Amino acid sequence: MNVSPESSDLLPREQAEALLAQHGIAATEQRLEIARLLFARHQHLSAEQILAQLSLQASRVSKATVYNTLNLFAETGLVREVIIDPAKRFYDSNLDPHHHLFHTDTGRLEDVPPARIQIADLPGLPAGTEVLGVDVVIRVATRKPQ
Amino acid sequence: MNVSPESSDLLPREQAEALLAQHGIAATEQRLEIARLLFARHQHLSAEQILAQLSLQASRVSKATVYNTLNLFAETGLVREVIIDPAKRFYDSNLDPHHHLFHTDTGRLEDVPPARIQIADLPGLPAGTEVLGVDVVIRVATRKPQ
DNA sequence: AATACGAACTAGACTTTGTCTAAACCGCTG
DNA sequence: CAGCGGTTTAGACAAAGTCTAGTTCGTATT
Repeated sequence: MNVSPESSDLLPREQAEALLAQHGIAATEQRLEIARLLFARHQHLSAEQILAQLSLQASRVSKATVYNTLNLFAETGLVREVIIDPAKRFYDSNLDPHHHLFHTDTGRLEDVPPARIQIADLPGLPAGTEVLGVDVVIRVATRKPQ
Repeated sequence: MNVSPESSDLLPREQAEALLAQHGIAATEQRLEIARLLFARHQHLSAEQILAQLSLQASRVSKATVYNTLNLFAETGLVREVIIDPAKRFYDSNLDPHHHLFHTDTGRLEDVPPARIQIADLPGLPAGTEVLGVDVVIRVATRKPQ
């Protein structure tokens, strides 16, 4: 009944290569595998989740490489690092501007279209600083049954 | 030249007691010390910083109690937990609505008056969920010296 | 072909933050 | 003064992420 959910829906290899190239990242087998997994669709994955997914596939990529690669991707802007869950970092493959809705009780993270939220104008920033990003997080909980 | 910066400027004990009472928290020696320190002014402290400050003073409060107390304060809304630095949680003694400016290179965290930022209207939330909070974080870095 | 070199990968030790557990303590009430 | 709930404590533990030293890999050079 169940088709293995991963084997079928990885991002095609050539597209992953293109993504890395666009961001000036040298393509390696491990980086491509991580990119193919992460960019298969819009999603938020933690390092541990990626590590787990990879070992479900044949691919074994070391823990250190997963962390190194995610840091590299984040630095070059290929993925967006999302700091929401105090226990772990998420990596967001959706590069379009958007915000986040976080379910504190399930740990689930959803995208929110940016249209609904207006950042009027940012305060005059301290001179010599540049904005890396503006993150809006809406934290919700399931209302207590009564 | 330097007066010990902590001993002098703790929140008066009676005010700390009032704060706890307002939030339905039983007053204990340890909780009062943490509250007096945290609410001495508007600031953002991590658990480790609080632990360090306390041991500078005579007071020794155990690590477990500091964590327990901060979690208790956060649950009852006495302090605001700020998730910004992926490595540690900050506790914000400023209860007025406001946002945050985070200097990624120094780890420094600043308040931003809320007036400048408009949250237009939140998207229709999933039924049965309640909003715990909306956090806006502006991440900045010192511009590279060229 | 053989060598050299830099970049990337790996296993595993390590660090840090935060949680958990079991015992001790403290103030009350019966 | 015994019992009881709530609080504190030390220290063990767990989980995420970093670091180090050694290996591997691809490419360029001779």
